Amino acid sequence: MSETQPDEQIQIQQRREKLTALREDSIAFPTDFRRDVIADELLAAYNEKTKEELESEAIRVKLAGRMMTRRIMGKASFAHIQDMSGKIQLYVTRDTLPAGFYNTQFKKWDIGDIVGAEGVLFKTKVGELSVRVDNIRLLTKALRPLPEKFHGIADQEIKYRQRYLDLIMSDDSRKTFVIRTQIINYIRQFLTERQFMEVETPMMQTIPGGATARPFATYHNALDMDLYLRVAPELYLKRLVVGGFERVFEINRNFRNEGLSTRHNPEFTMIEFYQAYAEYGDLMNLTETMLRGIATNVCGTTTVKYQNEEYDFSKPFTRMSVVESILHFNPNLNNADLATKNAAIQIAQGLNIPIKDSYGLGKLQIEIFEKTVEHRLMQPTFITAYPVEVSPLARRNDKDPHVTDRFEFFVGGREIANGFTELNDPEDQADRFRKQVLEKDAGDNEAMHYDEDYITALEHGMPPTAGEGIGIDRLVMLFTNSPSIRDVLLFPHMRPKN
RNA sequence: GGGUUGUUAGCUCAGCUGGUAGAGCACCGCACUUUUAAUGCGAUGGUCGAGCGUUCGAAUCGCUCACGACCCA
Repeated sequence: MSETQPDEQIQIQQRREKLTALREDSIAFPTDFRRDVIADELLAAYNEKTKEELESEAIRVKLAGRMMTRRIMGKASFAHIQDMSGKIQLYVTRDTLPAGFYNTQFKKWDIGDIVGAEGVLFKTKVGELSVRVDNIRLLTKALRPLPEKFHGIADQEIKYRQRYLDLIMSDDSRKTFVIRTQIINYIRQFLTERQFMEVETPMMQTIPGGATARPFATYHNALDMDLYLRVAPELYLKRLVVGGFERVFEINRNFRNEGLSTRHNPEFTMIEFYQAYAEYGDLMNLTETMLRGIATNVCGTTTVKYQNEEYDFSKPFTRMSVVESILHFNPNLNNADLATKNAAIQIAQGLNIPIKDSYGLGKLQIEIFEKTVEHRLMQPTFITAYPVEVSPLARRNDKDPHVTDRFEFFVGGREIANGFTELNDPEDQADRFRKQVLEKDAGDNEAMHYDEDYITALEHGMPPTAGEGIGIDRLVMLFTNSPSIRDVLLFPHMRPKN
């Protein structure tokens, strides 16, 4: 034992010694305690009762949770315990516990320990609903001290790396993840009641398809073959539509081998859904209804506050085409500037957009859109008519063969959703794949592979279908007012320490 | 990838132009039967992110690295 031990080691050692004593006395990690209620249920049921009503009713309760605070005042103490629902105060006195227990047991316990307590509800002088404890047990000894109670954890890194501490300490963080689950549950219910069927499709794919993104590669030993983590489930879900599951959805992880940012995590959650005998306009309407429903049912309002802005989900969402939106936000431009490749190159160069030789008119339009429009789309907005060149899986528009029957949805300057009428013409799809392969061969490692099996599926006939993907993480960011995607991922990707 | 910025006690943070390391909370001891950031008194606790350099002397100045945060691409 060295003379100068770090403070934390001393505290942990003290707690270990207490645990050793517990092991000698009794079962140190008992499992036989059962609670009959949780904190918020008590607050909801009894907080409105008067002191006198509670005294006369003498309601007995059994609670369990982590001891978050404790104020010892001689022969009596107050402590707050926290369970899955919230916190409630315990009033523990020497004389209501078995002889000696208060001094030799309870007062030796530590903040962070998990306890089970039994007693009668009452209200304190200042009116806080509390439990007058007459039986209390230590259920789990915590060997490590909690962070400081008042400021909580300020270091973002600890919040991400030790999320359990963040969840113990921060009501806001807990709430964010509760809302995340509520949003997903809402979407699941919304689609299920519209006859969509939830399915699971491969995470490990031999040909990574469905999005233009760089995949993670892995390897299957027994089959001696390369596999890729999926960048999207799209092509499998559409195979299911070919198979007759005419409305399907999947809520699951995608993996993209790209950089990290406040809006990007290598694994992220998407919902994709496909509806046969529908087109992209139907899905815009469905999306609008669904998002308004999330706002109303999960957040309780159609006015969503995000950072310093307010977004209004009550009004019909704005709809305009890519070209219309460029002209709208660039009043100095006119149709002719976006009508030919040479004109668009001029505009793009003026905006300092790096241009590759392979860019066609459509790609140039999208570059101009992303540079000058995307971040300005604050209120809920659908952008439609995306160029064929950047939409290899979307159906070509019948009137304008340069664009597809596709939309993206934006709010707060961020893309949240992407949907389109699916390309169910196998010959057109094969052509599009071939163009993607040319781009891949030219060095674009985000370009798609040629998926022969998928073409075969389409050749069996896919009914007219519309499909959409929504980024769940970005959606949750919006509805929880979270500035970073890491705030809505329980365990965001972090570089390993050391 | 570029810019800005951070890393000091278990936690939250001070630490000025370089001169022997500070507070609050937590922890330990004493007192206290309605507190709630409990209170009062006392004590313990540090390889100042890592390395190299400048200097008589570095938490402080410089460089490199590690890990974050924010902004930009």
